[in-house]
Amino acid sequence: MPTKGERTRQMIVQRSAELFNTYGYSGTSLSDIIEHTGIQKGGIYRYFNGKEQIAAEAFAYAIDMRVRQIRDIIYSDTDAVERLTTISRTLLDIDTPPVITGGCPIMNAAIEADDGLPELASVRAEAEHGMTTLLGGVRRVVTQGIEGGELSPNIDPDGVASVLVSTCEGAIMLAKLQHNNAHRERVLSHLADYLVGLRLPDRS
Amino acid sequence: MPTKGERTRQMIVQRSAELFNTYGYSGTSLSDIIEHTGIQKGGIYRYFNGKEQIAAEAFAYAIDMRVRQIRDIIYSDTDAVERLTTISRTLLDIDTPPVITGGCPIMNAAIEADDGLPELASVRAEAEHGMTTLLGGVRRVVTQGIEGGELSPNIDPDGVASVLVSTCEGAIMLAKLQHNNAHRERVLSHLADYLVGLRLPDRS
Amino acid sequence: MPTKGERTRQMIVQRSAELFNTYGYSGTSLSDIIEHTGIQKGGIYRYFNGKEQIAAEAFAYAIDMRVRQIRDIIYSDTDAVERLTTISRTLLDIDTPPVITGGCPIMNAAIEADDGLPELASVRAEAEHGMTTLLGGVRRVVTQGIEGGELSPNIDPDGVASVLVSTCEGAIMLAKLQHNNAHRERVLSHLADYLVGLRLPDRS
Amino acid sequence: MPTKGERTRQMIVQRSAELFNTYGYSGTSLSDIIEHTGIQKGGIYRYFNGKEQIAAEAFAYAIDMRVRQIRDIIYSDTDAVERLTTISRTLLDIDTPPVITGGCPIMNAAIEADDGLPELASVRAEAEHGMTTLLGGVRRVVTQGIEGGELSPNIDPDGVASVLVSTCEGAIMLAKLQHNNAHRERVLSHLADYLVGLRLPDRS
DNA sequence: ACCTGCGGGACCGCCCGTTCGT
DNA sequence: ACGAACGGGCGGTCCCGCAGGT
Repeated sequence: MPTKGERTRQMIVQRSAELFNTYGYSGTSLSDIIEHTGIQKGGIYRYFNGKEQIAAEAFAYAIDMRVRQIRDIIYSDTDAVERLTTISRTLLDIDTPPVITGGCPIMNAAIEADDGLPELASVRAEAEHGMTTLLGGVRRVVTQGIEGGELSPNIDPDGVASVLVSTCEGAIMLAKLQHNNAHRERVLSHLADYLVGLRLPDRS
Repeated sequence: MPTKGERTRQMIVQRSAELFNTYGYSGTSLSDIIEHTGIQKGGIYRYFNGKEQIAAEAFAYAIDMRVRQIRDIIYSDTDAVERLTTISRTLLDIDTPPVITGGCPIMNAAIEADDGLPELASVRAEAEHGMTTLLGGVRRVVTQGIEGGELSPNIDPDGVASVLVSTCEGAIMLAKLQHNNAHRERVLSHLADYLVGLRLPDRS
Repeated sequence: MPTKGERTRQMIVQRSAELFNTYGYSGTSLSDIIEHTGIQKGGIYRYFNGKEQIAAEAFAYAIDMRVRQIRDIIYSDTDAVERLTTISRTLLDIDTPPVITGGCPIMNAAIEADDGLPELASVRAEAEHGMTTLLGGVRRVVTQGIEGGELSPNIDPDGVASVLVSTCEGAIMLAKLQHNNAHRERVLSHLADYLVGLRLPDRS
Repeated sequence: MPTKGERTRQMIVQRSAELFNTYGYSGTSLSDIIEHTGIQKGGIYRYFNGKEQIAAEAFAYAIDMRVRQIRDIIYSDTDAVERLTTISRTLLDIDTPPVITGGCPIMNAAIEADDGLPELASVRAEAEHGMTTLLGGVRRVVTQGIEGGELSPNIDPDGVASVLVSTCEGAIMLAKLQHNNAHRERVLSHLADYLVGLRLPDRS
């Protein structure tokens, strides 16, 4: 069992992950963290050297959750189209509650770290890695599908990855902005059609 | 001809629009604005009541540029598929240089204003209106296409709008984050195929 | 006439010089400076980038005052022994009110900067230069005295400088610590005897 | 033999004495003490009520070492001039390594406590007492010398004490600041001459 | 029973957004 | 259009007490 301090530390990471994922780095103040964790500044400082480190770990934590989620699907035991569809559903948070409030943590972290703030350099690396994992995962599933004779060999795996990820991430934001989940559904329906269309015509 | 003060004011709006669109509201300080405009604090406060108002006008200005761009296409004199494709190309900033650095101003403004910061309420309204215009424009083109017999009547205009906008906005971010414009091209190619597929099979 | 801001800035330097000279760098807080200047934090920040810069200028100012005082004596038009005696009287602040409260600014600055605090590096340089000027000034007067036939050629100018400065600086502290100016008088009397003893015996 | 806790406590005092003597009270943090002693916060608080008490005992310890050193000389069995010279040599740390790094603890404690910080009241008392002992010791040796017929009866013991102590303390600082021990030697040479000059001319 | 480890609270220096006189 | 000054809030760090694990 983890020590009490370890639990407190973890709690701080989780709670601030939501804050950072929702309001961004400069939009989240230490006071906000104090309020949402119930831990005072001195207590927080015990575990972290500063806001920067909290943000780094919080973003890393959120990204990691997302990456695990996707990875589980990629290595699951179904055909390629189903796996790609499930990835889309998951990215869109359609079946299950979101892993974290505030939208896709990979995209958010990347946006946040893209402003050139030097204190978010490690976050940027983390986000880049997460995004690479995401894109690479899609690509890998497509490649396996082609090799397994399920998908048409003319398909460009990079293209599928770009389309799938772009569309889902775009829809997440659109849905969030307009407070309208219909965007998710419509986009998922489109993607499902698109993915099915990648199948080799059955010769049987 | 605008007075000198009018021109100064306009210059402040334009310059800060780039800053806000790139670094966000809380990521942009008055000092940054001073630096990028060459106008001192007192001068800025001559024209604006505060950072909030500058941001409001700057975002409005950027959104307006984007909206005009799209509107011009919507009312242009070509068939629906071509207009939709051109909208996609434009959203993706593929042919022309971006209207403003830092990505799509409508999406950025919306993201920025979505955090619940009360001082960005007007920005939020502006962004929502811009996004509605964008989605509505796509929908209108689709509807016209259906009515004109160009597009299949089974098409859901809302669906096309969601897909087109989501995909483009998602790709913009992906491209920006990975510093890789290939995402734009791949997504455009996908959208072009998709849009062509909306056509009624030609009976002739 | 200096601008209003220039005067304010100078006032801040002078007032904080007293504080720093009395309480030291870490013993002086911005609140103290605010209190003693009547200028608020924002107003101070207008002129200085932080406590460090205030301290640098304040110490430099205080050192400079001391150095000027001594330099005036060195270049005055009297014999060597009188000049050396006057330097002693001045260092000891016997005739005139001290140029600044809190003791000799050169010694204080040097002590302060000697702890290895990196933010006081420039202060250290300034203090070193001031001390060098002081010692060098004494040496120069002695050398002139020897060359002019007033002082015995056997005298080591470096020795006189070390003795005069050490004794005065030590006495200042002793007097301050024990709140007893008798130390100054006794030491001055000793130094006066010592300096007279440096004269070449008159052959006439 | 002291108990283990007693030894730990003593070790803390000694180690922090060096820190306080070098960096001063506000320049020494509990973290520094923890680092230099290897004892954790809880361990330190077992023996001391806080930084204030540590400082008090540390300064007292350092002062006491100095005072003992001087007292041993005062009560030694030689003539007055030799004892006074030895006091000077000792104050200047010329023959032996310093009792503690960072300069004369009596002077340092006095300087430190002179800023009016209320938490250093006891340190101030200790320093004042140490300085009084030092001055009184010199005075006593002089008085004994006069009474014993070694020194001229015209001599003012207070004057000698002021001169000797001021000069030595001043030289310590000068040497430390300029990283130049020549000041010590020159000043010692001067003092030796001065002290010899206090002798009654030998009638024999 | 100890004392480490957890957490509290205060304050510091910094910087920002703002107002006002000129 | 500028320069001067304000005041609040941020992030950071310190010194310290108290409760809970060994």
